Amino acid sequence: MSRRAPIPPAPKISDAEWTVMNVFWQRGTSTLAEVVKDLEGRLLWKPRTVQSLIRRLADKGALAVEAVGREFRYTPAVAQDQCQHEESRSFLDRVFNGRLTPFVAGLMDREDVTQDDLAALREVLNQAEKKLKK
Amino acid sequence: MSRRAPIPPAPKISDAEWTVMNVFWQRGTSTLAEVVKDLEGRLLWKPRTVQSLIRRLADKGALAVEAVGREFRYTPAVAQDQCQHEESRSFLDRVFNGRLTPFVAGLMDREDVTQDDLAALREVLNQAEKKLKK
DNA sequence: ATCCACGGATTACGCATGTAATCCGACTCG
DNA sequence: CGAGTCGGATTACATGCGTAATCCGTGGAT
Repeated sequence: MSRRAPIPPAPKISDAEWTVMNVFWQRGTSTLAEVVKDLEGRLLWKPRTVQSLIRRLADKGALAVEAVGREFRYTPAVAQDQCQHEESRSFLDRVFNGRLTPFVAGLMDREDVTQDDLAALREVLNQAEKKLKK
Repeated sequence: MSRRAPIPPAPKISDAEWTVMNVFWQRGTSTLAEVVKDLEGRLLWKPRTVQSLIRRLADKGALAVEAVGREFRYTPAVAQDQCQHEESRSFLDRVFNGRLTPFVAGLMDREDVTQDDLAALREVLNQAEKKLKK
C-alpha cells in the first residue's frame, strides 16, 4: 500500500476537535447552539467548552465562519474524507509501521466480528480489485 | 464489530513515544545507547531527547527498568498487541465512529493497493470467519 | 593524574489541549 | 424598565508533549 498525490494537508485536528467536526460533517452548517444541542446528553461539555473548540477550529481553518444577524454560522471548510485519510495514514505509520493488514488482523483477533462485517469488508476488497484491474 | 473483555488499559503512549516503544518491541531489552543507535539516521533526535522519552515511558510504566552495573536496561512492560489494539479502538471511535469498514474503504479509495495486499487481507478475513464459526 | 564522554537526574520552555470562567453587549421576558 | 440569557471575545490554567540543556559522578583514554 503506497501513498498518492500531494494534496495540501488539512489542519491537524485534536481529539476533542474531532468530536466537534463530526457533528458539523453530519449536520452541515450549524450554529453554536445547534452543536451544543447535538452533543448534550452524549457529552459532559459545558457550552463554553464547545464554543472554545469551535473557535479553535475556525482559527485553524477547519471551519468557515459566516455572520448571520448577530450570530455566526459555521461550515466545515475541510473534507471529512481527506481528514479521515490523513489520520488513517498517520495512525497506521505510527502504530503499525504503515501496514494495514496487521491492523485488521489485530482487530479480528481481539474483537467480535459479525458475518455482516466480513461481508462488507469483502465487498470493499472486491471493489478495490476491480479498480485495480482497470 | 464490538468490544470484548475488560483488560486493565495500558498507559497512554504519545506519538514520539510510539517511535521509541516500537524500537523496544522489536529489539527487546535494550540500553539507551542501543536505542539511540537504532534510531540514528532515521531520526533527528538528540540522544538526550531519546533519554527523556525513555524516562517518561518508564515513569508511566510502559518500560521496566533494571540496573545492570551502572547503566540501566529497559524492557517493554506492556504488550505491543494490547497497545496497538487500544490505539486502534480509540482511533476508529474518534475518526470513523467506531466502524472498520469505512476506514478500509477510504484507504482503498485513496491509496494504491497491490494484489498482494488484497490477498493478505482476504486471508485475514477467512481466518476471522473460521474462528467465528467455531 | 587528567580530561572527556556517557548516562542518570533535574530542569527548561514554548506550544497544544482539555476544559472552562469572565466580561460585555444585545435581545427577550415579564 | 430591569433582569436574565445567549453568543462572541478574551483570558485562564493545569497538564502533556516535543525537544532538549545542564549538572554531576564515574569509568575509560592518554
